[in-house]
Amino acid sequence: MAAPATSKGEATRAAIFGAALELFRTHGYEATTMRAIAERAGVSLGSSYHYFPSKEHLILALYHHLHVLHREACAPVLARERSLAARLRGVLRAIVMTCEPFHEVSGSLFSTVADPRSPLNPFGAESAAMRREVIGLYAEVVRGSDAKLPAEVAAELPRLLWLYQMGVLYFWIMDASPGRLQTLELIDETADLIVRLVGLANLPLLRQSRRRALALVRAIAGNAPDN
Amino acid sequence: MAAPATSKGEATRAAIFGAALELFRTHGYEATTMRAIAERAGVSLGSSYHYFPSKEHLILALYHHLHVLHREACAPVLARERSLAARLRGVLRAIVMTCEPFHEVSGSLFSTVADPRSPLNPFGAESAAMRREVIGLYAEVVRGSDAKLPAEVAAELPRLLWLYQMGVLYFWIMDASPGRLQTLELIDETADLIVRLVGLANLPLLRQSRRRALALVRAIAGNAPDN
DNA sequence: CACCGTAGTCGAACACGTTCAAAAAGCTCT
DNA sequence: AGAGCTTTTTGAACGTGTTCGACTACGGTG
Repeated sequence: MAAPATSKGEATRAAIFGAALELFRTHGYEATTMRAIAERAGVSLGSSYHYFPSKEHLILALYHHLHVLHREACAPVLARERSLAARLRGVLRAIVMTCEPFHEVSGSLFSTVADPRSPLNPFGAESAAMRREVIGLYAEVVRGSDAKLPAEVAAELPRLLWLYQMGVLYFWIMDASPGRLQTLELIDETADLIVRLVGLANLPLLRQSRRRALALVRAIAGNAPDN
Repeated sequence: MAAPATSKGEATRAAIFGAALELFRTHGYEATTMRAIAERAGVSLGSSYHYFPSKEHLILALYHHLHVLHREACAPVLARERSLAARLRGVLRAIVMTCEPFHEVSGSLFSTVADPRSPLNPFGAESAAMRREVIGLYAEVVRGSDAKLPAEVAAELPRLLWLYQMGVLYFWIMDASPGRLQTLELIDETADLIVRLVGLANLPLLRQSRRRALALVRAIAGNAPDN
């Protein structure tokens, strides 16, 4: 895609990305034209396409940018909290707050990323590295908690939490409530609910469901583009 | 939106939709241009926009089309089966099979529709009528079953099943397995799991979770664009 | 120093979705 | 039949994302 070879190219790329970031935030994604980005970055229209093959690839850059911010925002929570519910809630709140400045843009981001044919698709082969990293974050959420989980649950839970996070993020994207309060409420309630259900999955009555659910997750994950 | 007042207008509208249907199926959504649709329908480019305000609105028409087919495919299942699990499984299998001819296109369709800014967004105001109808289908799934459900569960379950259906459909879109077998397995397993969980939600241990979950669903649904 | 290849830059052009004002056709009265 | 209205149809624009071939700048090599 875009791999600047010189320091000058690096600077140009950064200028374009910075201009896009600013314009996306202030005017939204669709209202921002590639011409406006190029003009603000002080380069020609064609140059932008030398570094970013498409307007969507600017979103990918934003995606990576946000992931770094998110990890930083999560660190203190994971260092402080020990209960699974608190860790989960903290991580989800962190991601929602990290993304908040780009809430308006996020719709376009999502619809771009959700396309199965897009290389940016979270389930696709090309984003395997990214996916592993995010799932790894939830593995850390589980591992660092004081929750006593059966091994087979602990093994699959991170992947399921990653799925859960995507659901929450889609809700957040659609959330028009002031201060995104609805999303925060959703996070609090569902994080609690999940932890409670996971805890109860040890009951004899739920054992069989748990076994079958885990088998399903394993079967599907096994067919995924990678582990 | 598009409301032909004369029979001639009706015919023109049908011609445009038919052309779009055929081209979408054979060439995909993005590769199909409005000019190609107009040409195949034997009308001018401008005329297409008289009946469909945008290219996306052709997708909306496709949705209506598929929904009618889906309801027809569901009817025998709903007339025959009485158990909740069998009804749910049958309805989901029907929708997957109804949509099968458009599987290759469905990716771009989905990513278009998933955008919160799109008027076609399933959660948006413009698709409220459609949404109510689909939820109504799941209300029928619940109502016609022999499952004994508490009133408050029966009230919210259709909406949750509608959400569940969208999840299944997204899985189906991503499903590259031969004959879409993975999706069928997912349907069988999850439908069973859901029915089992709903049944167990009466246990004293799960009562409180059930109450809180239902309260959350009600709170969120209450803030939706319509009922 | 002269040469050359590569990274970077440019702007004109293309195809697309969409808009619009005006023409054409159809309908309903008198 | 004609007048006045609505519905339908048209084709030429416009702005957008994207492509492309040509140009420039620079760093290493003989």
